[in-house]
Amino acid sequence: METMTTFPLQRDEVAGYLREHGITPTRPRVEIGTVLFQGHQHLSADQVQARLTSHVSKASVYNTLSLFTERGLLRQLIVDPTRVLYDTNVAPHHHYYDVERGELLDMDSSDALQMSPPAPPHGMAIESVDIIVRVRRDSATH
Amino acid sequence: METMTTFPLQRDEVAGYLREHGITPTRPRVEIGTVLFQGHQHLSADQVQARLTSHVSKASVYNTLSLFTERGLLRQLIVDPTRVLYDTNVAPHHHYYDVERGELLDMDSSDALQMSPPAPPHGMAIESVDIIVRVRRDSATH
DNA sequence: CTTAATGCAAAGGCTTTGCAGAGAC
DNA sequence: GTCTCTGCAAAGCCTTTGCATTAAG
Repeated sequence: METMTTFPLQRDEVAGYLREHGITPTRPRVEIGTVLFQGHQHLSADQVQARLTSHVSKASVYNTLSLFTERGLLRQLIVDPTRVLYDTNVAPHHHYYDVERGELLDMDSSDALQMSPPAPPHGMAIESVDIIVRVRRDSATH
Repeated sequence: METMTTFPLQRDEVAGYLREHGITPTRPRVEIGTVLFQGHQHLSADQVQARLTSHVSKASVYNTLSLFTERGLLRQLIVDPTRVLYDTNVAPHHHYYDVERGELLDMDSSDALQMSPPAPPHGMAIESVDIIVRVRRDSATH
């Protein structure tokens, strides 16, 4: 049951959006939601904290990002060994990862691999399919 | 230029294998190679260290795994936010990841997605394509 | 008022670093 | 003998935890 939400969300729309997902809209959560739901982005906890306009503790940033993920407002991306990135686009899609800059780009579904979902192993159910195409600047720029 | 190597490698074959890849076969490296090249496996630094028959410091385990990766003997798998796994199978293939047990399974190429390699973004070259199908025990076992 | 959330600092887990001592050739 | 590698412990990151304080309804 996905709510059709149109980004960007204005600050005063965030509280309602959180409530729709069973999340009490406290000050820190609205603050973080306002940063996140400006559009589709890939942010680490640190990056989120850096963009806040009022202070929220690191612990609350982490708690909030976990909560949003649990409630389906975010998707975790495990792509960089040094930190977790959060994707505000929870619709199925895949990524390019610039290994030099550590940046993610969404892949157009037209570019996406033609996939017949693979058979999961016996007794297992597929939870998600993550495709990451690691890229780097062309050798010309070496 | 890939060397066709048949696993498992016996302990006395490891030194030569390392030399072929420009790696000085020191005692810790042969030790680690002997653990790794018994077959296709997915191991963390800790797991490697635990299987050694003689002591190698943690720092050397990490250094060695990085070196082997750099020289193409291993492939790093970024799949679990809490640790890096190393795959002794460097041929192109993909994975199932059991999110509950934290274990990886190789995907048969027959199960693999039909993929027309996606177009990389302008000025970028594809380095690798990583596909991870996250799975969990069937809901029956809830 | 009662329950839930926040903040701070401390603790944790994995990985890297610095540097003296040991090993490879 | 020279250059490289190893080991140990300390330092670094990112993330989680514990617990007293504050906010939500």
